[in-house]
Amino acid sequence: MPKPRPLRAAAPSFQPLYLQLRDLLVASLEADEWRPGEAIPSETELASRFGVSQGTVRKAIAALAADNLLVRRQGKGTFVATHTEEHASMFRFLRIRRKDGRDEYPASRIIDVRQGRVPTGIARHLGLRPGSAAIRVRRVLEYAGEPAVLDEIVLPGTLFRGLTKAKVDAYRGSLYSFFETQFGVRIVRAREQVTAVPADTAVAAILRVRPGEPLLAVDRVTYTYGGRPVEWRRGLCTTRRHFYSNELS
Amino acid sequence: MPKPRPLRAAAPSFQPLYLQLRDLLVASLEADEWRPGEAIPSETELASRFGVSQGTVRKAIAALAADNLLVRRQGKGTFVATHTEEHASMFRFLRIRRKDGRDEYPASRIIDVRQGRVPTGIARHLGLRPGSAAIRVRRVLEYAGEPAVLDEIVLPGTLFRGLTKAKVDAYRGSLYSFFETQFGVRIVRAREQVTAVPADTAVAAILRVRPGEPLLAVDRVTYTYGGRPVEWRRGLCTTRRHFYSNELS
DNA sequence: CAGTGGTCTAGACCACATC
DNA sequence: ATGTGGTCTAGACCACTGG
Repeated sequence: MPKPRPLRAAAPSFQPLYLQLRDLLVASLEADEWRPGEAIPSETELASRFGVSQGTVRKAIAALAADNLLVRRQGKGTFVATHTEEHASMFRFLRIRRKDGRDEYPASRIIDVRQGRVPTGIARHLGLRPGSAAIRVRRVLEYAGEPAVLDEIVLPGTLFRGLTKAKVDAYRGSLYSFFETQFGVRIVRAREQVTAVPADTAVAAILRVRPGEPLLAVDRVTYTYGGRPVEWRRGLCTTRRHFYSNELS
Repeated sequence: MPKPRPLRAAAPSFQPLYLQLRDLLVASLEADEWRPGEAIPSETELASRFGVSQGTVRKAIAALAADNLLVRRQGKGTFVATHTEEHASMFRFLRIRRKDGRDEYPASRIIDVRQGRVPTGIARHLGLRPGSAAIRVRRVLEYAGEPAVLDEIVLPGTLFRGLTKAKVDAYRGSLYSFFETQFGVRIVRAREQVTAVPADTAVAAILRVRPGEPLLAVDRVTYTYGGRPVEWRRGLCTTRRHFYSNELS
């Protein structure tokens, strides 16, 4: 005898049960019901809680795991994805690789952090009103002491209130780990647009290249749950010893 | 009562049934049992043929559909992926987009096709012996009549015997569609490495930019079933009106 | 209408992790 | 030994497609 299906009944649309459940789980993640790194309830627990079968829970979780929102570990449980212990997928949001193949994680050196207003043009990408408060971070990524990338990062002031150079400098770990633990902002997705530009004199000095030398300009908009943009950045990257890598399928 | 499981019995390793089945299906694809664009047998047919349940067939097919080897269409069947009718996913292997957002498909103009020996350095990427026969194709991609990308393409002579400029020129459709229909070479995956380089005078003339202007250099190795490389190419791309786009998650 | 893939269920068993 | 996710099965029903 089939069980009653409260999820289906509550939603007039024709969305499959497991997708409705997925959206409910995302809502729970947004509501901080389970924190990054923690285990969510077991499949059987969720099945009984939502009144669906374990197979339906499994499909919902599989969809979220495919989007890197959850991580499944056999025998242990299903965990909320986190940027703080990502030594496995360290290069999920870093597509810059060394040509010689020696891929240690780069060091990040903060140049400055400034409060101000969001630049016009960037406001649109972040869904902000022109003139809104914003924080601008500039930093350099260094591989084995050699500067490779100059990042300029623009953040909405409302989400990152209280971000200072001292705090970033004090933090050990990636920038997105910093966002997650210190501001509760969880990065889940990004879109990048890459162009080639000449180095101006200021950038050339920082990256130790000749002025005019071609650089990759990697423009990125980063999103949290629900496709809400939370970061804009431009990375200027020398490709003397590095390249931007991508897999197509 | 559980059925006998011949697949499991035949394989001493501890690979799940659906992965074994997936590999068998890939073998059938390689053996040309089903051609690109054709439908493969229905789930129930495959289930009875291999002595597994429909659910197991479903998981195997889902894995292949996730890798873009098969395409599922509800109510119609499961089809072998093809490059010849890909107006839906036209940009699967083309990451160059127009900055103004008007994304028609570019025209391809062949410059020349030459028989010769594989350049050292590229031989390694293609898994070829140094000095092997190779075919070199140069072409320009034009958006609305304006040249944007200069491609240099190196192909193993053994796989593409008989490829001439006349044949490419006569073909209507994408290059990978040409490979698929004329040579039975099916592209399924690629790896790209992007750097920034200055335009030399010859390239600058073709792309109508100033010599020394920064270009994207997109180096690509393309693979068929089983991870066998079948194409090397370098695309030089002006980013005045275009960019290289990528999604991270 | 029949045939296809898509969803959902229920239950069994397996492999892994931990105690 | 227990609990977790992973696999596999069998069957029912739904949604889409096309004759």
